Amino acid sequence: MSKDIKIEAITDMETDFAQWYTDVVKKAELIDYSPVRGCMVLRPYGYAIWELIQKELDSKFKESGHENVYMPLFIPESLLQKEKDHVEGFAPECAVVTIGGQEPLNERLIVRPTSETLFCDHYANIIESYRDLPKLYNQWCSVVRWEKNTRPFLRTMEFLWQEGHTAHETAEEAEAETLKILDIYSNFYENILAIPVIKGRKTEREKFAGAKSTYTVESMMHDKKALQGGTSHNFGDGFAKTFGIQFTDKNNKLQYAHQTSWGVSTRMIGGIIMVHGDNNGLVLPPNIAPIQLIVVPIAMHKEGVLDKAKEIKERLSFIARVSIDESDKSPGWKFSEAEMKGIPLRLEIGPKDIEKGQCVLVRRDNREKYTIQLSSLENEVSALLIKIQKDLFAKAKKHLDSNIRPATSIQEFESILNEETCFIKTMWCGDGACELEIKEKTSATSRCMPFEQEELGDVCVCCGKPANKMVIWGKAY
RNA sequence: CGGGGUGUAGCGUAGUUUGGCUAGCGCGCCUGAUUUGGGAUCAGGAGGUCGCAGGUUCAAAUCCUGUCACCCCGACCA
Repeated sequence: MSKDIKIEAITDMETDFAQWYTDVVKKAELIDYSPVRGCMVLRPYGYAIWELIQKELDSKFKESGHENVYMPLFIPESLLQKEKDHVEGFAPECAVVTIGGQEPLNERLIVRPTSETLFCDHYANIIESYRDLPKLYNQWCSVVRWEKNTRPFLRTMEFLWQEGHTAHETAEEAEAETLKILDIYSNFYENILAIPVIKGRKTEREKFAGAKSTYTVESMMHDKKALQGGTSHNFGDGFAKTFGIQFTDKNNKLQYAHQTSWGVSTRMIGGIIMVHGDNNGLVLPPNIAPIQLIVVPIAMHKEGVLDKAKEIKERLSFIARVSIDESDKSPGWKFSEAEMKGIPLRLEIGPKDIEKGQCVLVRRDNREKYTIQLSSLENEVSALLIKIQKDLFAKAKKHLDSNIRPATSIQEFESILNEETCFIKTMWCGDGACELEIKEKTSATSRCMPFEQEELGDVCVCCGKPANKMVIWGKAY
């Protein structure tokens, strides 16, 4: 078998990106389809990635003073209906329980699509004084949304996520919290997932149902479509007024609390796949890889090989997440399997190496091979893992930066997108009508108004009226 | 919810147009032997309610009716 032969089981990205994605998700053993439409079985390898995501983010939340709680799965229908915009946003995609045991329920129960209303109800009960604030709560759970069209990780009917819900004394504190979380998200994306993001604010049309403002981190997939990576919402005191979350301030005046909410989900794993993956399968950034290095013993049956491989695994387990493949498959099979699973480094050790006191390291991302003296193994492995993490980010960053095109007219906008999928940046007047027109004409939606603005002109790309906001547009998952 | 597609062993499929003997093949799986630096070889073996229900027929994977499920593309959304 020649080196150039692709793993047949995976469709080329260039041939059919959607099929490639499905193949990778299955072949890397991240998930299995389940008997329930639109729901997936998270297999050990896929769940291990989620556990690493949880561990990392959870520690960041706790460092910044947040506490974990757990709210019920069910929301009484009347509670969900309290906030008008919120219920309009979520009602069409709710699963509803109407029967308990054998009896029809007096009040229907909504399976949570998100838990704002439960947190609000609880906050109304426990917040009385400014001394009770801020409340900085987070929960890890799953939520259900009755999606029409589902895809593993990107859009499932039930998905795992974290949702943070906070209550503050002042509008300023709530805004600061919203932005602080957005920074946690963007740092996580860039430093851990090696995915560059554009930070910005959502337009009125795209913001969360019931929020005053929504901030987002947007990323670009390999096919140059957009993936909303995480959102952080400032609710102002809107929900507090609806749910009666009031406290007595230092001046003995009754005030409404200011709230935020924010979340990221298993969708991030879809992002990792679509940003870093290639035609040989998954490519995982070392910082999020459940296995960072896999040892493949060569000619395992030969005296001493397996022992040496195990010894190396032991040594390296102090500096990395290491695994060893001692199955009786052929080495070639093991190489391909390790590549499909996106393991950042592969270490080959065989009789010839042992004689010379060396081993072979191979990078997953670019397949570069290194012959390494066993004496300096720890240093080399540490350095390579750091290098791979950096290189993956740099590659993705270049992809993002080189695929954002400016447009100054709707005609130009359309013709660019007819040529290729990419992000478009334009000036925009702020009118939702223009946003809708662009969507209808190009199927691109506003991704965000980036914090880092540029002066591309002074008129709206759509209507030609004065404009002072730059918006990033793109076709989104 | 609209458009398209697919259901035959764990996976991928042939056979369906034109009904006919024991439903064929590849991968995978199990046993044994030889192998091992890019998905090894040979020998033997196990595995099937042909999505489901009804109908036509001497005979149905194949024809008819109904139904269910899943996938892809839209609209909606993390």
